[in-house]
Amino acid sequence: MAQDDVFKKLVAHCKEYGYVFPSSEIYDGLSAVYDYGQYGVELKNNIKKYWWDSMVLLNENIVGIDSAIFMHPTIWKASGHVDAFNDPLIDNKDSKKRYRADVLIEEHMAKIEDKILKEVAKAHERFGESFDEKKFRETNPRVLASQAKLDEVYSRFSKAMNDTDLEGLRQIILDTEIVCPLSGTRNWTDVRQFNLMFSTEMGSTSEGASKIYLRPETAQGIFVNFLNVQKTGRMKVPFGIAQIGKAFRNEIVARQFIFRMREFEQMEMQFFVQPGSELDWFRRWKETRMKWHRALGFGDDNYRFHDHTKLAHYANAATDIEYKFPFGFKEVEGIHSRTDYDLKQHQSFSGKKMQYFDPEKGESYIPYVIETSIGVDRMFLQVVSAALQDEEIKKEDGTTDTRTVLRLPSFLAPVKLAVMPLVKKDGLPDIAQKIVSDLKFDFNCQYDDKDSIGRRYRRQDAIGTPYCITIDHQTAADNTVTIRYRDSMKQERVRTEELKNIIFEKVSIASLLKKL
RNA sequence: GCGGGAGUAGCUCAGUUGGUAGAGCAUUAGCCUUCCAAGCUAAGGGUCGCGGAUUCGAGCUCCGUCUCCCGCUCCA
Repeated sequence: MAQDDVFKKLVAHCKEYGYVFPSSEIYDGLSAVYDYGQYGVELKNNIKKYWWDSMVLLNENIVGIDSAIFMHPTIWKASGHVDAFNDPLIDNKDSKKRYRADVLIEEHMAKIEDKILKEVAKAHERFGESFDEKKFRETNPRVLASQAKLDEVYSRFSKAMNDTDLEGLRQIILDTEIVCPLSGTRNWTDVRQFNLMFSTEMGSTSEGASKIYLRPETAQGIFVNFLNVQKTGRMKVPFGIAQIGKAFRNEIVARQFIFRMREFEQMEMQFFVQPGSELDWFRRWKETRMKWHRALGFGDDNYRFHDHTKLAHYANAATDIEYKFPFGFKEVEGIHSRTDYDLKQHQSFSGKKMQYFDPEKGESYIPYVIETSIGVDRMFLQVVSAALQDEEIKKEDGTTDTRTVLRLPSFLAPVKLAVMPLVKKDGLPDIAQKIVSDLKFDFNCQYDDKDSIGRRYRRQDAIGTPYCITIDHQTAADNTVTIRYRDSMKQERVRTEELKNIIFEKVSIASLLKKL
């Protein structure tokens, strides 16, 4: 099957079986927003629990928090999001290429600057030792003209940027005759501002409401609580703070189903370490996180690291864990060595000391940070695309049949077991109902007596239920039932009273966590 | 945002040169009882993405619009 078809089938399966629905579907949907359905929410919660427990339960030096989505607006100035997420963009209509308007103008100014410098260098060569650069710059007509032009563009540019005057920026591009490097034309669209942060207003508008942002990442909620957690939790470096929560980005292009959404959920852990030890911790977290992914058993070769060669301004090392999606290897998790950038920024913007007194070293410092950041929705998509399979089955009469089966790890499966009477008579439904009412406090159970037993098994396969309990006539006689396994389709007969322990052993998160 | 493709029942689709909407599967109820989907009977479900135009009449023609999919950029 072509990759596109595999992906389409995955999206259709998610919708058809109650995993993921387009948001606001009866109103034609909302672009790049999705809702999780009755099974999707269970799977998502289980993924979150797997992550949370592997962080907070297994590591005594990692604790969790849940910070608010609304935060003080200055936080986003300190983090750099206000500047970085506010790019004025312009398109060239001929090449269809998009540029940052400010970058185009800055590049143009650099060119003029370059021209002046060349002129100066040429003169320098000609006059030799006696060359007076200041005088030359003040008298040479070509340099003067270029300098005047540069000064004018610069003053217009900084004014336009300060006033966020988009039309002004466009006018500069037109007046200075900047052309598209690709098409060489000056056929530009309007300059548009793409603010990647959603904003809203807090307080009643009549009394002067202040503009606040929906957080574009959860990390800052951790950084601004660094002191609170360190002090009240008596945390000693190295230690980590974990958080799961929603984040919002007004993406220009949001696509590929739930891979890139405007509202998404992150699982982030910021690990605070001694300066100088960060690259060592970076390597350790790389390994730890990879192990976490591979423990799900979807095939080690389907994961790889993608080390960044171009680093963000705050990072001194960064890598992605990529998974082989139907549409290629794509990032699921990012691991970044963020230095002390964030805490330092908050220290300077808030005026509060973001330092840690290290009793072992006997000195104070701003800790360095290793961040592990994973998108819940991406992880969800990764799990479903790994688990969803069309399986060829040879039937007894020699023909083949396809079985659609969602091979979710038992712990992640939304429904743990389905209990079904073989036939709808002879009191078998009553026995089955009794078993459900005994087990429903411990596991997500389903009862089903509609249609033939084979069809019921297939229904459970499609939603990923790992175990089916079947009640047959022998049950009434000797109080045993069969467990049918989703992956092998094999059956095993067990005593009814042992069911709870047997299932518990199989679906417990401990069996997953013990692999780490 | 720009270019290309698509939108008819929960799903997969059919619907002739414009004449008032169909199939299979699924769902629900009943019958039958059979350990790996597709036995029988019946029922429910669609203002054909939305809005407008042309026409006596539009699922079909035209315009607009929304959404989804594929490319171009960024990221979790």
